[in-house]
Amino acid sequence: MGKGDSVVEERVKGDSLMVGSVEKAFRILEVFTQSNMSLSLTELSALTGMNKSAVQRFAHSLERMGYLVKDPATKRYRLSVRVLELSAAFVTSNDLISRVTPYLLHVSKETDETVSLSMLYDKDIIFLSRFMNRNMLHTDVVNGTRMPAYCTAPGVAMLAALPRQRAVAILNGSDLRRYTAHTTCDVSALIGKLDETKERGFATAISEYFLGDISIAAALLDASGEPVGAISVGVPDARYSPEAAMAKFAPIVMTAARNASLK
Amino acid sequence: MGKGDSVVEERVKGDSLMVGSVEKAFRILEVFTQSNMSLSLTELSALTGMNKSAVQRFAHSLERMGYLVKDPATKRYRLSVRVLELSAAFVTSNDLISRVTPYLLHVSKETDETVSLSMLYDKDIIFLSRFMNRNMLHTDVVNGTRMPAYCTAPGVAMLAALPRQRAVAILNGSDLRRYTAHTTCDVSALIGKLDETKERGFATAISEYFLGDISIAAALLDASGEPVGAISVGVPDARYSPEAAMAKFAPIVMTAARNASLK
DNA sequence: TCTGGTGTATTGTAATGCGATAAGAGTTAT
DNA sequence: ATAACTCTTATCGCATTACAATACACCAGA
Repeated sequence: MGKGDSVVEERVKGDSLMVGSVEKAFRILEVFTQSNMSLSLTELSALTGMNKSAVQRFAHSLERMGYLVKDPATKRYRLSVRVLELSAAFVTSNDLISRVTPYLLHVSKETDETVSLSMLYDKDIIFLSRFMNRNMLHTDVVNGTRMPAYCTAPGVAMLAALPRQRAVAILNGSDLRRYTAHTTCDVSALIGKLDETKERGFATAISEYFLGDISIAAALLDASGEPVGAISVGVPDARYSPEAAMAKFAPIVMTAARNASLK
Repeated sequence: MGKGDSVVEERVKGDSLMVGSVEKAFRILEVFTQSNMSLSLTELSALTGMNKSAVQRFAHSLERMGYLVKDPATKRYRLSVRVLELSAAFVTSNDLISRVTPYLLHVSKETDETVSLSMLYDKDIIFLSRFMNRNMLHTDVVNGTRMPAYCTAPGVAMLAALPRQRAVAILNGSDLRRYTAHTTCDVSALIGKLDETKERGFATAISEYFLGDISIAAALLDASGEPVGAISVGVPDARYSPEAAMAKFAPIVMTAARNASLK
């Protein structure tokens, strides 16, 4: 590599094994989002902070590898279907998914609502599997969608099952943004939620991230009691009061989570 | 980079813009499959053909980027959930998926069988979206699963909608393996299938890839008549004869595909 | 305890990726 | 029409970065 990019330098500093080009390649891929569906070289340069030449080389390389496609007419890049291949490899090799899917299906049929499996990743949750039933709200929440742990039911369920110290560390490290008027953004209030969750065995998020969305979740534990995921049910508040939703779905979610847990 | 790896050299030769490290990084990611769920450094080295040092650096870099995780006990690497983030970005930014999903749901409800949306990628199809209904067979076929176009119903449906010359080029470039006793592996026979498909408006694959699997598909066309995807319905032959399945599902699939097409 | 195998760390070397620059293509404004 | 502008594509000498060999550390089994 040449002189290196300042952002890369900072991230790579002190890690002699880190290959800067890997970071650059993924920095390019990661700026493709729902709002940045297709990007030109100059846009990529602006979004990644990389110079024109680097963007040119890495976008070209990613295209040759099949992970980006370039519209010959507009010269704009997009993500290619091929990125799904990686996710398929993950999904088919993940034993949590294969073990929990039958329980998800059961909950899905029993509730006739949207049922999800999610995991903790850093300070966020990532959805692994979703079964949409009724009028599917939030079609932009799909497998792989990432949301902050602190303001989602599965996130709180998993945090509550974590040793308190680690949970608090995650909360303190989180960017506690107020997504709606109902978002709990205060660390001590959040710790209170963890206590409540631990006590009753399930977590809720009432319009904390999406307005009108009631979500109820319970953590999945591995043999050592560590939370490895969460099962959740989501309903619109138009059809259920928070209390009614809890009364109806919490027992189902908790039972499924207990059965699908290894402890 | 240093002297470079022989395999990379060959692939990169004559492409001054190709960054070898990008190829190496993805070569590592791509060897993680269902049968290679977790891999050690030496296994990675063997599978990728890269030397120990390179594997060490790239696996480390990918771990730092969050796309691999390393078990601290076994020192083995796995794909991380984070690969799903890329697929989520693709899915939410793909307008084919958002446009066709309502039709898929409709077909799913009408048939109560497994319904899929797929796209052509190189000589293969890749599944974009699946709605499993009944007793879901082949749980290892998920979003992102790749299969040869020539022996799958969606593949044949799309090939048939392509200008003949391009379809034949794809067939000739394909590795026409005999997956089951019913796989059509002969180019002229496959061209016959394309004719038949074009005439009747839908494609079938009867136990051509998976034994016992009957699949019926119709192509989705964009405004210029180019196939951009396919809708398919799959049923086990235990419940349907090929004729009964065609009679029942072909009209539904064709209607949905026509309505979801832009031409 | 030794031995074979694997993961980790280090280092001198030069090949590779760098980024400035210029040429080409396409678009809008004048 | 033509000019000015923007963006993409192509080129190239330089030195930073990634290379690969090697040495060390660690573990398991003999």
